Amino acid sequence: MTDAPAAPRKLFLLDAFALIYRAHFAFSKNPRINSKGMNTGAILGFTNTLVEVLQKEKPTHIGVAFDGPKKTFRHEQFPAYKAQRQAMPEDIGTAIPYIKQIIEAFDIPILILDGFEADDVIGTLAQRAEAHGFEEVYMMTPDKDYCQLVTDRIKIYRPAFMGNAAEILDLDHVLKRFEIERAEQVIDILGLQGDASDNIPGIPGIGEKTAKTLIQKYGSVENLIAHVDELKGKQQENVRNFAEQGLLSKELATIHVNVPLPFEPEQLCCSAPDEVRLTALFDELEFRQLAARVLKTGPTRTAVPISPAKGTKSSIPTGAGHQASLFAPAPGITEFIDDDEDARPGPQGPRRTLAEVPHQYHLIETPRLRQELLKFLLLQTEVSFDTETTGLDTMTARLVGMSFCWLPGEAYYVPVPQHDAAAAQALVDEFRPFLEHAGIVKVGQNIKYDLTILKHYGIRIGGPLFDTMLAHYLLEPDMRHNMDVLAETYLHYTPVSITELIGPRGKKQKTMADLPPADVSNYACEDADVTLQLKHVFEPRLQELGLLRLLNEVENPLVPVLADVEYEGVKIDSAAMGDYSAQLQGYITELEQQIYAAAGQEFNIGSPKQLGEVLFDKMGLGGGKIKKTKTGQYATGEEILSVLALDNPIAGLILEYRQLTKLRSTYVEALPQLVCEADGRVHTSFNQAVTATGRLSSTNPNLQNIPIRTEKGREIRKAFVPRDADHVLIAADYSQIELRIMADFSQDATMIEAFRNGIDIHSSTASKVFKVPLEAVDGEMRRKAKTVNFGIIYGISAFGLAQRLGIGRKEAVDIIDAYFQEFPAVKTFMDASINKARELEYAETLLGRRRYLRDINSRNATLRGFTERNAINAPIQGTAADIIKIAMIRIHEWLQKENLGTRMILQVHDELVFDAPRSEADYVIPRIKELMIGALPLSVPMEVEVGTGSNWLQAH
DNA sequence: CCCTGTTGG
DNA sequence: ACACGCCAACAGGGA
Repeated sequence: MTDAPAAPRKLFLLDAFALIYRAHFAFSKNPRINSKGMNTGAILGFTNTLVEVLQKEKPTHIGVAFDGPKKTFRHEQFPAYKAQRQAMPEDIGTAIPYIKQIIEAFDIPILILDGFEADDVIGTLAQRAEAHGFEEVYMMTPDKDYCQLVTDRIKIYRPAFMGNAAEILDLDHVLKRFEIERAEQVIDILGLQGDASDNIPGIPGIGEKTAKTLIQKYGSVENLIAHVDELKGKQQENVRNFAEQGLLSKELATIHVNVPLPFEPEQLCCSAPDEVRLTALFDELEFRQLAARVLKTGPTRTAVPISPAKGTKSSIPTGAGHQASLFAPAPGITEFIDDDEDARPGPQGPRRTLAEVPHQYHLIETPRLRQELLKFLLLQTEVSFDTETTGLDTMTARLVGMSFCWLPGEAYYVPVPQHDAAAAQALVDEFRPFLEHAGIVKVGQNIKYDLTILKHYGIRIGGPLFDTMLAHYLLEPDMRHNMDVLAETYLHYTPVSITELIGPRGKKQKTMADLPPADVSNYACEDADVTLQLKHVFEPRLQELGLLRLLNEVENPLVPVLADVEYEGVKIDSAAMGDYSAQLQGYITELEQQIYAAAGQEFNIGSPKQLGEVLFDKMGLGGGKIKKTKTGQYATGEEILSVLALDNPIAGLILEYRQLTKLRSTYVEALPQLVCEADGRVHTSFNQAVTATGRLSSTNPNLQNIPIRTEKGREIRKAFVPRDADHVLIAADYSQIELRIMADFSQDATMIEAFRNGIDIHSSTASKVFKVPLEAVDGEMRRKAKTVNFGIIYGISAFGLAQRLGIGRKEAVDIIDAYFQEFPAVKTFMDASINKARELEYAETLLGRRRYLRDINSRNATLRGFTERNAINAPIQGTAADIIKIAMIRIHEWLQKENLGTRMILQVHDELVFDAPRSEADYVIPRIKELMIGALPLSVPMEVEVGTGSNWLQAH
């Protein structure tokens, strides 16, 4: 008998830091924090990748490479190498020791060598393994530099990531991707095009495309330089001037495969993990699911029974479609159900999908079944519902169907007739008793959308609302609140993706109306089901954190208010916009000519790149001290140009040009295009769940940044007009709301007194800081005091104040010192805010709205400073947001109750705009003012300024 | 798709 | 030596 051929040897070499960074940032939107407050995302992500490769690929040999501790030869050659790369995030720093311990517990060798980076180590070992006859060598990394090492047997293994499957890059891939003949030429490509993330400069003007063509033609950087004469124009100049830099870049991109490291295959052999040690580590880190998967000795899991909701007897209307037995649990599911309620669930671990979870989703298509369903709906106290439509634009979308759910795992979908508006309306009307029922809580995800859709069918949703998107916004204000992600995170459940149903976004995208109702049913029912289950997860958490009242008394009641405001829209005088556009165009063309004349050449003024070159290279402006942006371009921002304007008129012309083109493109040209055909008005969307502080934001268009500060900008407000000649616009502004909140929070006696006596706050501050009588305060002093007052709210520094005021640093220090001497309680309050945030790791508004400040105790001074300023600003800005939200709810409620014709049409952070019948204005104004002032009484009086006019500018 | 620059509070 | 006041949306350039 001959020897059996030896089993193929399969080596995996992992690039530790690259994988760790990637894992860390994958979790950055949804950090995993364990009960000790440790961010374990990087560790979990890395370990998952490791486990996956061990289980799926079953390597015979494996090693994990780390960068060596000392600077590498690359830093010596080129000091800027990786210089602009940010310091390692703290969470990664703390993660590294754990990751090393886990690797050790798996009995995998850690490869590390002083003065060399992981890629050199991996490159060296990969080539030696190939030389030793290894059949397969995989370099595990997301980094494209490694492409230069790929051969028949050495490949790149990119681990699965954010839904993308793992990917193996072989020689074919590499040659095609870079359009080269030999893998080594990757370094020539990189040498020419550079690599921003590693600060490898490359040659200016050569990007990916150009690099490929040049290397195809010349084969290498050296040969290109030798034939530089054959190139043309600017390119020739660049290659000639930056030849050195190109060669150096190539050198930097080269992975060195002669690292003094012995290749000892037996050291790299895969062996069994140390289960005791792993158990201890996973236990400490609270990786329960991972432990169960890896160690197979975790506690036995039991299925969570689907609990019947309170107050419901039968759960399935008779005859409502499928038999329960059709939906028996999938075999083996029990072991996947997580019993881990306390730890925040992360987006890892086994996922359950529609096919795996017991559910009963019913398609309700006959009049009899609809009546039966309605009967049940009317028996509930709380129902989650969802609408399916033909698109996302509420003004044009048509209803396709509605789904309802009041028991987890059980939902009903009612298709709406298409192509027959009357029949569709009739069907919606069937459900009116439920939809408008004032006693049934309506649960939804982004329920404003459903409200608006149904409003087009004449339905005014009744009863308290519960929006799971807003619930999550209060729990995690700086995250995203996408339902699919929430389901994965909190329910360990993967909903059917909409893309699967209607295809990717694009020209040929289907809509829900193009699908058979049975297909839509599954999707729609699942959404209602998931939404209800999310509510059940979020509600107790909100209760614990003291956020339930804020949700139920502010955010949820604001939803129908915003739906009405958006639905109402704003009238825009498009003709006036058109005239103004032509006028602006005239100014702009004139400016262009003047700028070209001053520069002595034509160029694209709108390109910061070209502009910088013209101003600084060609014209030699700036006198030596020229600032650059972080990407190495010339900085040409407002502050820079206004300084230059003192010496050269071109800078002023450019600023004016910028202002006018901004006005034209962003407002004058864009707004008329967004006028809705059906009613001739512009309908913005107010997003209630994006800002970290609790403010609203406005998109499509953003009506919260319509110009007002400059004369030419203000003009645009004249085009915002009442609905007709019998109406007027009313604008009501809170005056200095944030400073009043500061006075209340700090209880500073001087500040409170000024507000109580109705003294102009900026003059009052000026009088105190500059130690002159109130009457002696001049415009300049008031201006400075105003800047100081705003600076205080934002947690200003002497540097910042000096910059803003254009004064010396010393003077700024003096002003700030004087300020704190005169307003000592403000200083105390600011310190206390920071201390409280250090303790709690969050800041909160008067109503308990939180902003998490997890970096407040960071050792990174810059990051900490940033977070400290947030600790001061977030409660103030957030409380102002709370206050105006309450006012909006009360005013809306009052306008409805009194059946008035006045409509709220805009909110701009501290301002509300109304469109009112002329005859009503005198009646509503005092009440609007009263409701705004009284929304949330503070220890200082609130002031509201109200104006009216036949356009928005006049109303101010 | 990211960057720079502008608009608002 | 470095960075340096908060919260947003949108347009255009350049790859």
